[in-house]
Amino acid sequence: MPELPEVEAVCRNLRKHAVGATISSLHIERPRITGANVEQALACSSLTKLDSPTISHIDRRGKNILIHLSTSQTIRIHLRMTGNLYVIPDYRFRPAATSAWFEFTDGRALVFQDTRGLGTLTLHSADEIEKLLAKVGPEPLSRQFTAEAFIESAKGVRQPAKIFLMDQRRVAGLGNIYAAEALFAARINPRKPIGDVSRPKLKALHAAILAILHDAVKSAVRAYSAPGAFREGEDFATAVYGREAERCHVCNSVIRRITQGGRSTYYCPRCQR
DNA sequence: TCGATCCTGTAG
DNA sequence: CTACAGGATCGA
Repeated sequence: MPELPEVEAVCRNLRKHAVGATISSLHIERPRITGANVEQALACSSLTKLDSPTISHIDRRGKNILIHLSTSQTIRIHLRMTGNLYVIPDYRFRPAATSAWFEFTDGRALVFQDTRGLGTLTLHSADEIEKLLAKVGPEPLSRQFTAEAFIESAKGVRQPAKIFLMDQRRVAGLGNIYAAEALFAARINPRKPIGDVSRPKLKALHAAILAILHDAVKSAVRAYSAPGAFREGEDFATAVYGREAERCHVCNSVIRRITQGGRSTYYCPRCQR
């Protein structure tokens, strides 16, 4: 489910429903999500034994969700492939495949639901969190993500364009879908080393990233505000992703699927030379 | 840079 | 049954 737009939607939802809540207990249902780190698991389980932390604010860095507590500790949650995070009105009605959940003092619960269980939940001090996120690249929807900075970051880099976009140290938050969509919009071959892409095309790519993410955030927020759980976005129309063997809307060529870095890449062989 | 790995569900 | 899934990390 989640790339930057979906994680952003999750965060906005949490800001509405979880900020200000007091946590009475934290339950780790799948110990592995803390990284098989015994210390971490213990710290998490003892989190609420001593004090009753309240959720002070929520941040997002790339695909990382940061839940800041009144204790000055921060919970970092990464949804990976199938995670979701939301508040339910009654802790007793937790969904299946709950990896972890926080009980609030008012009876509600913050649920970390994750079918595949690949998502992670870890507890950090302010210092730790800063160190941890130092490697994460610029936020594509922030002011510092300028076309010039983006072009500069691509200079001399031999990584294929698609791999570059998905590298969280280069740009924070892009994943398999929106990387492919941005490359299509900018008419760039996903295999081409990013350092070999022309300046105008890099500029187009930068613009495409912004446009696509803005659009996708809108869709994701809409999907999330529907009652119940997240509705997976049929409302974000993809031009190439998941459309192998279908026709390109622009040139009518057959969309291809190739493998890069162990993931599927979809592209139009004619539009994206 | 490739492949395996962590998991479970679903489509073919 | 196999392949694949909107992610990230690790070792060869």
